[in-house]
Amino acid sequence: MKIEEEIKQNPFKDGYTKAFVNLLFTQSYLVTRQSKIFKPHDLSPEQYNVLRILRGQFPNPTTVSSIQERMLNKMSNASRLVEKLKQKGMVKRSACPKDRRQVDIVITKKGLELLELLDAEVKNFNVDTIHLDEKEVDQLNTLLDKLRG
Amino acid sequence: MKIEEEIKQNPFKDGYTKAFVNLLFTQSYLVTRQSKIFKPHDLSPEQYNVLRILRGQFPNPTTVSSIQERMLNKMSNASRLVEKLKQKGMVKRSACPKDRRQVDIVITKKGLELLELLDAEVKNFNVDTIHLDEKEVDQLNTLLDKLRG
DNA sequence: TCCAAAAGGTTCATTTACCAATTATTGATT
DNA sequence: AATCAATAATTGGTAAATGAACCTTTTGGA
Repeated sequence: MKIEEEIKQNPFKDGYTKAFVNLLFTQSYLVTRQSKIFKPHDLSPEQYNVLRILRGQFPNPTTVSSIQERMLNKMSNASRLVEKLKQKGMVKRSACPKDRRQVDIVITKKGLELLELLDAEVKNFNVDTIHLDEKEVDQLNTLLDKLRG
Repeated sequence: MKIEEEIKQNPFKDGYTKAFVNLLFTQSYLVTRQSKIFKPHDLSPEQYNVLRILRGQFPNPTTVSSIQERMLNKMSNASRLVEKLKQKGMVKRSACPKDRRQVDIVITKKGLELLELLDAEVKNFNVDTIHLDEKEVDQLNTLLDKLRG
C-alpha cells in the first residue's frame, strides 16, 4: 500500500520527505514483525544483532567498541547489551591481555546454538515479509547504499 | 558506501537479509542526523512527528488513537508524547463531546510556528542528506511500498 | 433495560536509546 | 620520568518503546 494511505496523510510535498517517512515506517514495520521471532527466546532485536556480530568474529574475541562500530546505535548501549547477554550465558567477557582498557567478548556455545536455531526462522521471515523479487531487492540495496552517499 | 563495508561484515548470504539490515542501518543513519535539527528546540523526532500529524488535520482535532494510526509505534506512547507536547504548550487537549472516551488534540499557534520554522531546515536536510536524484527517490518509494505488500 | 464485551486512553514496569560525565589505561611529548 | 591528551569502557540520568493491566465510556445484544 502507498505510504500516504498507510499513514493516512495528504500527499507529500516532495519525494525526499516522502522517502524519509517511508524508510522510517518500513523499518518499524519490519522490526516490529521480526521481533516476534525473538520474543519466545527472551531476546531483543538488538541483542540478536550483537550475537550475530560476535558469531561473525567467532572464535576470535570482539571488543565492545568493535561491536559498537558494527551496530546501528551508540556505544553506551553495546556495553549494557553485552551485560544482558552475559547474564543469559550467551557471551563471555574477559580482560584483553594486549590492552587492559579493552574487554574481549566471545559468543558461547549456548549463544551459537540459539543463533543457529533462529537462522532458518529469520531467513524465512525475511523472504516471506519482503514482498520483492531478487532483482528488486538488489535495486533496493543499491539505492540505500547510494542514499547514504 | 556498501552496507557490508559500513558495518564491517562478511558478505550477506542473501539479498533479503541484506536489505533488512540495510533498511535498519539507513533509518538509524537518517534519524540520528535529522534529530540534530530538533535538538535546539527541545523536540524529539517523535514529538516532531506528532506535531506534523496534528498540523495535517488542523484546525480539526485529532484523537490519540488517530495519531497512533499515523505513527510508527505504539498507542501508549502517543498518549505520553501528547502529554509532553502539552507541557510545552504545543498542543491543546480536550474531552471529545461526541464520545467521552476520546480526547481531542489540536496543535496550538506556538506549535504551528515551530513547525513552520523547521520546515525549511528539514526540507534542506532531506535533500542534502539523501544522495539520490528525483527519479531514484521515486524508485525507492515504489520499492518500499511494494516491500510491505 | 441490563449486562457483558469492546473501544479509547492512561499508567505501570521493563528495556532500550542517548548524552554527558567518570574511571582506568595507554601513548606521546617534553 | 612526569605529565597530559586520547582511548576503552562503564555508569547515571532522562526520554522513549513496548506489552500488559487498568479505568471509563460506549455499544450491542439477550
